[in-house]
Amino acid sequence: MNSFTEENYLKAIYKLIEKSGSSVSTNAIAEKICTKAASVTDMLKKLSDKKLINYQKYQGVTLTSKGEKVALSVIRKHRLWEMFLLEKLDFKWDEVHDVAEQLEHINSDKLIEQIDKFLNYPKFDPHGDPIPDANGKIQVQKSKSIAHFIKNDVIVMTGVVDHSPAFLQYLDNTGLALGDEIKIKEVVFFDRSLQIIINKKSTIFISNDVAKNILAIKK
Amino acid sequence: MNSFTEENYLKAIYKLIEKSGSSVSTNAIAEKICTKAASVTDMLKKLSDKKLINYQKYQGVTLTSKGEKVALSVIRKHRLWEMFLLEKLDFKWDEVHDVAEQLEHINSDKLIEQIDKFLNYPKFDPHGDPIPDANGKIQVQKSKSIAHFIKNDVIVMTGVVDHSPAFLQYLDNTGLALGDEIKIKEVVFFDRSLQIIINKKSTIFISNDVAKNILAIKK
DNA sequence: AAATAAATTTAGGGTAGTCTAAAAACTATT
DNA sequence: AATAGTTTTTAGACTACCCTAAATTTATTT
Ligand SMILES: [Mn+2]
Ligand SMILES: [Mn+2]
Ligand SMILES: [Mn+2]
Ligand SMILES: [Mn+2]
Repeated sequence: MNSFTEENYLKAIYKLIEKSGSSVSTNAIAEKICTKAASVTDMLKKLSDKKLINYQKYQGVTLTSKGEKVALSVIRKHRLWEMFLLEKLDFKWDEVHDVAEQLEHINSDKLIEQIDKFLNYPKFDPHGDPIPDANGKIQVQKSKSIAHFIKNDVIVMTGVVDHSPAFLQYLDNTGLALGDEIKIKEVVFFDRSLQIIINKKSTIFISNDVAKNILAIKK
Repeated sequence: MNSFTEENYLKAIYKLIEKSGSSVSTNAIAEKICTKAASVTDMLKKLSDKKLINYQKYQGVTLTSKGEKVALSVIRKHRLWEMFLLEKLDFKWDEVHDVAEQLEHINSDKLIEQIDKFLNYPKFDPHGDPIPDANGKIQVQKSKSIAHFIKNDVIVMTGVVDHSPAFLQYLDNTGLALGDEIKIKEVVFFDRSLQIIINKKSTIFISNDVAKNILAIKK
């Protein structure tokens, strides 16, 4: 089995590769995990010995298929637990992440399959991120940040880029939630801020900074 | 906060004190935790520094009220998680313990209070053990092993002494479960084995060894 | 092609927790 | 009271993970 720490490294590497589309650097991992480069190098050697990553000194890191499997399993557990907390225990979407960071390391196949069943096999987590299935398969969604849409587009909110409680609470206050219909009423030219209509009811203004962190698809 | 390991030591000490009614020895802890006496001594020093136990070299150990609070919180979490697994995720009573050993260390007040609420504030776990409330209060049950009852007593099964999957599965096979009514039909003189009637239906024989591990109260 | 800057690794060390073997302290027996 | 046996503690070492500081390698400028 892999330790807690090893799982966190693999998950971090997976997410960095996912975002950048290429191999990841020691420093990038250090920053993501909030640790020092020297510690990362130590761990990379260990993960490489265990054949979980492809690593050659100074050359950056990718996951082996074995390592990717572990990473996807941790991500699956994280997102299923987030969903469980939200749906069954009345957590808010800004409260689920920290607890899921702990729960994702619980090791029991039966447990996670039963949670999945209990939730009726959800495909997406409370933040709109896809939940890998038991085989690690992910259902991709071709959503874009709403900063990329144009006037009069009618779209559906499908996710967030920034997962911080502060941002999620801000969205709560504006009344924006996953699944909402958004109509782009106006794009302000000089700062790209938006005037949007939520669910054909309330009209609000959001900055381009906020818009970039909201994901949606054409309706 | 306390580490996993510290929590496990405190829980072990609590249970040993509960069973023996007195202070516990280094060796007893080592056996309970499946570790060596030298390791226990190290940890006792640390727990003593943190004012979680009362410890003087060679004199045995008791819990401070601070240490007892931690132990009871871990036990509360363990038993609530066992109940959750049984009630909501279709685990059997012989499957819940190992997973609860991991889940008991998850640190989130909101999580455990919501689990408690979700289960409708159960007072006992799947093995009949009492679940401490949020303040550490335990509801005591004055049950005795059924080896202590006599011919024609009508009793209700309330718990088990042996928690091993092997014993629990044996009980499943005999058809015995918590809450069952048991009538002592016969006590065999030479080996103290019992003939009992379960729920006024099936009659079975159990050895004294088994009887000693089943707890019940007079109906 | 050097020289400089940035990224990465190595060296050496720290804490938490574990172990074995040996010393010290209690306990029981004569 | 001395001896033998048991329990507990100490000494010293190991693994996992982390750190700082120094050395090394790679990347960028000149
Ligand atoms: Mn999360
Ligand atoms: Mn999420
Ligand atoms: Mn248990
Ligand atoms: Mn139990």
